[in-house]
Amino acid sequence: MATDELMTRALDALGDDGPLSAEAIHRLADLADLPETMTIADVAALLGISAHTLRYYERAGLVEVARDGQGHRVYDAETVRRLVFLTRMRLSGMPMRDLQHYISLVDAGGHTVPERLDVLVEHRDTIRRRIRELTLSLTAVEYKIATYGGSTGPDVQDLGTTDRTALPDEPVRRALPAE
Amino acid sequence: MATDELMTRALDALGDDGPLSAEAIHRLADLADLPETMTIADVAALLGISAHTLRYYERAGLVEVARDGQGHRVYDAETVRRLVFLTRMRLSGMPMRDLQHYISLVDAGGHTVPERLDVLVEHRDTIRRRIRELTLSLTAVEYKIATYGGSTGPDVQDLGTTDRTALPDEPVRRALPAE
DNA sequence: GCTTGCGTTCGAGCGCGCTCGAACGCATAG
DNA sequence: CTATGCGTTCGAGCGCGCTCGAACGCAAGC
Repeated sequence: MATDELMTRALDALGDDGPLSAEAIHRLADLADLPETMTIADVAALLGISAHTLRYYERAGLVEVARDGQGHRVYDAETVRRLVFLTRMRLSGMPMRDLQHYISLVDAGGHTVPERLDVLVEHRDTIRRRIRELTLSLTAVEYKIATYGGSTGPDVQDLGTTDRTALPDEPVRRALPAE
Repeated sequence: MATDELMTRALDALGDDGPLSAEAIHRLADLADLPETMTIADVAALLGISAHTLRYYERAGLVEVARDGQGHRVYDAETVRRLVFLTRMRLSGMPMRDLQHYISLVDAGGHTVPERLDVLVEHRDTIRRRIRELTLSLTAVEYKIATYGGSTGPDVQDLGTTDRTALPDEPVRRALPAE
């Protein structure tokens, strides 16, 4: 995904185990001091996505972008802020169609705020669910690594002779490694 | 994804906030009392994926499946255990090609155990990274919900009049909601 | 003996989110 | 005056992981 790079930057900026506060999130893109207008190349660099993708988002109706005398796109700060939001949502796995729905609500006016909140809350729950799923999978993988015999484990040679592609039928009862 | 259903069952089986122990993982599919042989329909039901997908996995070289006199697939317990593993890995986001690599290592014999562990460890780190990414996104979404004004928040009407598609430029300094 | 239900193979199609190429325009630099 | 560099539009293609349809076969049940 084109947005992988952005997430890498975001995580790097935060450090691996910071407090993960809302302030940290807010700092990710300096929304406060955006230039008045930006070119497509500027925006692409800011968001870490390609100019192609930005045009694609526009085609998809997620943003409207003004043009200058040469027909070149001119992104104002408001539009860039919207794109920051959209990119965040994409990063967290929200599909294009949901984003299109959300944006249609935004464009429909203030009376759609409750419905927008519904969308956000639903997406929040989706993210939470996905985190739980991944945590479950992580535990399974860690367990398999542990029973294969890690750097400290003594039973590599035992398991290596049979093809243990599933978790062992009779698991060794011991604690998972701390890390 | 066809495997969504399986994950749903897995999570339901665990409860939402259980200890998430290795034992819990191990219980997900009763690897200990698998029947000696199963039909494609049996395996599909067990794994929560379609027969189509099972044939697809076979075509992709992930498993070899014996046939009976009628040419029907006969899955033995070993193969099913491998498929349980493969399905788990798919659920956690490992791409088909990595699975194909891993399986080629398994089929190459016991001397590839270290390399298999490398693959598993790398995948473990990928899962961990993804969890961190999602946690970051989750915080952002929760923040946005909070500043939009939740069920307890008083500032919906303020924010509703402007199209706040990005996080606000001047964030309200207050704690995120507990839940 | 025909229906039904399950299985088979092969290959095409799909949904998603990009990603890219072609063909072109304008403007500044050398 | 041309070359470069950045932009434009349009539409096709791609990578992934399925997903499905077509056309068929066997075997048990009514």
